[in-house]
Amino acid sequence: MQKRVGLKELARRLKVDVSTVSRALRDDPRVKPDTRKAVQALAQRLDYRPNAAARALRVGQSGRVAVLLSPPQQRFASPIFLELLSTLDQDLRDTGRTLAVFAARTRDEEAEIVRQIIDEGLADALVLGRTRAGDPRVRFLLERGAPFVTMGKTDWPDRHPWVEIDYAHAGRIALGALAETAAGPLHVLAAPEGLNFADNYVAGALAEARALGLSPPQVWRIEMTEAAGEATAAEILARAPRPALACIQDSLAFGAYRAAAQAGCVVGRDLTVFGGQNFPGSEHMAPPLSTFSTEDAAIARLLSAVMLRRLARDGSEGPFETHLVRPEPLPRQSHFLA
Amino acid sequence: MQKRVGLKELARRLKVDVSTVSRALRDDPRVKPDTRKAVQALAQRLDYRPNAAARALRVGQSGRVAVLLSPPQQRFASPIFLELLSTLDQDLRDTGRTLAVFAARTRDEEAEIVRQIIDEGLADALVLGRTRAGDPRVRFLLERGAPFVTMGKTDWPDRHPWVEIDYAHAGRIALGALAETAAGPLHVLAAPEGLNFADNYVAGALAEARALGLSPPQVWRIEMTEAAGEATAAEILARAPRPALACIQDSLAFGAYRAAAQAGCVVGRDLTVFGGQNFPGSEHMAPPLSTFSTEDAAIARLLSAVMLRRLARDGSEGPFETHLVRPEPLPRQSHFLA
DNA sequence: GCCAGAAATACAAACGATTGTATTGACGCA
DNA sequence: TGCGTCAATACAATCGTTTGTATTTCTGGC
Repeated sequence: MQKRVGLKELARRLKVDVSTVSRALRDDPRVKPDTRKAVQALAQRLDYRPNAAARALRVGQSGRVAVLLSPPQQRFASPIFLELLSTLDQDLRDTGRTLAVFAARTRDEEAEIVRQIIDEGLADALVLGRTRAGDPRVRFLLERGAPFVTMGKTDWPDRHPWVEIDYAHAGRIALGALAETAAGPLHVLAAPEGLNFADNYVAGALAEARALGLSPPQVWRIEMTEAAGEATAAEILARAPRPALACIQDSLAFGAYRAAAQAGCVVGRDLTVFGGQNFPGSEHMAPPLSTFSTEDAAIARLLSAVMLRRLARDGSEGPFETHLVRPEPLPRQSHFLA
Repeated sequence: MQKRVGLKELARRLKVDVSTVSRALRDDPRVKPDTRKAVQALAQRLDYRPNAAARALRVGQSGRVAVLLSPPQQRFASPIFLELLSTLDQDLRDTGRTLAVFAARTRDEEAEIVRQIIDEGLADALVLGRTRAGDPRVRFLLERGAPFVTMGKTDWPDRHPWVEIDYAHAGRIALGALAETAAGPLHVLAAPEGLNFADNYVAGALAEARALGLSPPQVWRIEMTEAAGEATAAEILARAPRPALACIQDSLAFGAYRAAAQAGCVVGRDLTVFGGQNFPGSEHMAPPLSTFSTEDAAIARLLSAVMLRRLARDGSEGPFETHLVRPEPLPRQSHFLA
């Protein structure tokens, strides 16, 4: 385990000052081309690697971008996260940055973690998911002036870049599709109140019901887990025959399928289901789950690009980049009574 | 955006030296209890946060643990990763550490990234997945003496902690189960050669075939993506009727289901399939996919715990912690001809 | 009241890079 | 020859902690 070679070592060997070495490596025009070549050659030969901590301390930037994983993070957490992490890290590495990941246990803990990230210098910028009304994380970041990108609009939509998936649209479509053949009560299964995307979904569904002249569907605000979906669906099935379930995410729909199986019911006959986010496997289910395509890879690339552009912005003014992405309905067979 | 408060600021206000402040905050017995109280109180009041970069530079440790995401990372990447990231970050934060994530584009790039992580001080320790024969990442880390934990055994099984899932066992079980009712040729769909877990799976399947007195199944070494699984299954279906497919991971089985649908075939009648890793949704498929339960949450907790214990080890000798986890078969309906 | 020894604190040097400024030397020109 | 200029490099401070050592301030025993 030989000692790591640093600028000092290079300087010593070349009989120049560390400052010259440092500048040579960063292609500063002030160093003579010959010297620059020599320095770079030696650095290459000795496999010199700059110390990240030292650099971070000096320049006051960690060179890291953090992604905050919102609870619940389980095997059912949106597949998009992994895609996002992977795309983001690859893009970041191209600009000499690295990726940090933080996973809050509860929603309340998230704000505290964000504060810690910024104040301890654990990262320079953040990607936030699942925005909420009056999001304390966003409020804090704006206050501190730290760069960040959100998945989902916030209460300050023109003060930071964001990428929003149009859940209101999904809610409208799903409810409309279910209503067409529904023979029983309509239900909306969405994430807890206050989460923007869920509020939008519910609003879209309610609006569509109103537009169709239907009595408003019952809305269930539950955790986005298969277990919660199962419990809720079980309760719904016990109440009235032939319910129709608009589920904000496939995880909930998976739960509904399981509840149906437990109750001896068949999706497409005894109940109808519309999902969301097109989880792996949903197309092979019995019956194939109607859902929405969210193009995980494309959204990951978009978010990553938005973050990079945000980071590249020198203090310039101008408006921030925003994107509203419309999920594509993927009607399969679970949403209508056969 | 007021200036961050540092040790200096605390020291100035309390009229003591920064060294005293530093020691007080770390509960060093050398500082008088009164002073300690005062310092901690003020730190609390001013919401002092230590600068991570400065600390890292001084102590020569980044305080970060890296997870290396192996390609391909897509929406089908094992659900375990997200679970692992989440569990690991939560555990790490309890010990004042943070999590970094690196995603290689190709398998070859992984070794280079590992080198960068260690030599630039981007992390102190690593979690590696998908070990290979003669794994260059492991070789490098051993050389540098950096702590790491692998998912999967390596060629140096007693020089670092590891957690291995017994894929040989899965291969045996899957092949045996398929063989019972198979009416056509047996196939094994596994990840590329050299990947330890895949080699083990294939070995297990071949051994089982031999034990049953069967002619050896055809082995396909392909990327672990739904697309690759689909292409391979399509080719198999075109060759001979009623094949039986042992798929190392559900992603491949998903592909097989899709290929079957394309070819107008029905799983359980025209072909049989056994998967692995119990991806979300697999239980609701038509027919429900026979697979193996990998208990993602439990494995994530185990890996995380092993990493923490590895980090807690002062230079002490003694053997490293190793775990062989046996995946539980989850026979459902896709593996036998009805 | 003095002194040894301990307790508490202060001083100062790191860690490894970046960066503002000073210094050196070479050259051209009057 | 002398001087201003510019290129090239060296010097030195700095980022915010941690930590080894020196110094000061107590304390108790005589």
